[in-house]
Amino acid sequence: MREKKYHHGDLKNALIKAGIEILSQEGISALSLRKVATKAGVSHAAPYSHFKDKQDLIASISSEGFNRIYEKLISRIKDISDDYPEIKLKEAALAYLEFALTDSDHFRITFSGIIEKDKEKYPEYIKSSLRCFTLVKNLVEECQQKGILEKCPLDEMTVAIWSLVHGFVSLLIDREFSHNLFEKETQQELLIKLLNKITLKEIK
Amino acid sequence: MREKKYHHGDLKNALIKAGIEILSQEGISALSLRKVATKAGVSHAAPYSHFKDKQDLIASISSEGFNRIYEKLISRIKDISDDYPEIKLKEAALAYLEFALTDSDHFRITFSGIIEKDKEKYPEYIKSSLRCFTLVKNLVEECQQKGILEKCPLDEMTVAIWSLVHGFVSLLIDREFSHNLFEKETQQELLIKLLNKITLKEIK
DNA sequence: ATCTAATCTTGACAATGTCAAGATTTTTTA
DNA sequence: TAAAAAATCTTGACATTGTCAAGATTAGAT
Repeated sequence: MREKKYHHGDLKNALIKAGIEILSQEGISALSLRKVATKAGVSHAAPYSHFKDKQDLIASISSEGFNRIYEKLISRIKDISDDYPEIKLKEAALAYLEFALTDSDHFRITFSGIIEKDKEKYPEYIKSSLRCFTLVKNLVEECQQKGILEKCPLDEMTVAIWSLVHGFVSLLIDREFSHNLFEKETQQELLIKLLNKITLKEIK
Repeated sequence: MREKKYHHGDLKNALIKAGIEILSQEGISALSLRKVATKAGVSHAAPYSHFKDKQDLIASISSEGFNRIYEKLISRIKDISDDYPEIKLKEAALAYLEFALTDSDHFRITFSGIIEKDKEKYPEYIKSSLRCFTLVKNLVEECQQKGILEKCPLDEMTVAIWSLVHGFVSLLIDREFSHNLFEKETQQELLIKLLNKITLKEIK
């Protein structure tokens, strides 16, 4: 009777996964608790055994967002030599852009799905986001040591790099840049040009 | 009978204003059509005489968001001499930050309240956002002409500046920066430091 | 084997977005 | 100026959704 057992087995993760699927297929406005439950094959109130409320599920989906960004960055830079930290930085930025373009609603909910004031209630979320920030920080530190980036307080430069990339990507997926701008160049090329406005040596 | 007339007179704007008030007092999650209607003193379905649906009201609230940002920037830089475009740029960035911090939910909904795909349906929104972009572009152009910013394609540098400021401000109101970071310096000071990573001459 | 806690279902309720029908007011037109 | 048309607003209804309470079922501990 493996097909019809009462317990799901791993419903919590199934719900998170179902939510992320809905985000990618139908967008944020279609993300309802009941639809997530149906997609996971359980009744409409089943999620309440694993999540306090909808906000709690969104917190988990957001944490998973940071985890996926982290994994994507790691797998993109893991084979790059430490001799070229600027290439790591470039590839990390491109991976960030790629995630935002591919999973735009997941990206969006990851950054503003949780009410700012309630963030302390979700330690797992804070942990996931901090891990991403630390990863970027390490990249920036490498770049500073090899003269790619100016030597200023590490947190300061990290915030500069992250803000530039995050701002560009956010404005891009929100379509704040006119369509006819940047006809010829791709979004990837433009992002690298922006990065080069901060770096001391050119990233190609 | 001025007190009890059937027609409101300017209900459309009253609804937009009521919506913005709710955003500032109770946040995005509390923004419902019915509450907006009640706040404006009309019945729950009255908004449908002026807006196609909730999304349409949000589009108007978002347009007004860009208008307020525009006005805020203008009034902040209008008295600054053309001899100091870097000060204009600095004050504009600070005004942007101030709006985001003061009206964070209005800021948030302005940038991602409208479904990206549907943006073409709201020409008023596009017009308002373009006006802001153009304002920033003019500032950037002045800075390039006076040697404050590198001379590259204007749109490219505008996107760089806007992305940096917007990214920082967005991450800030989403509390993505750890609390204990940047204890000593204010957010304003930090923003200026970030800008200085792009400018050729130091902005103080 | 029994007890306890975890997990899931069913049923209910209030809030919300939306529409249809109709009332009231304003504007147009003849 | 009077009738017709359009705009504005209300009331009532319905489906969707978040949430909770009560109870059924299962898993794990004693």
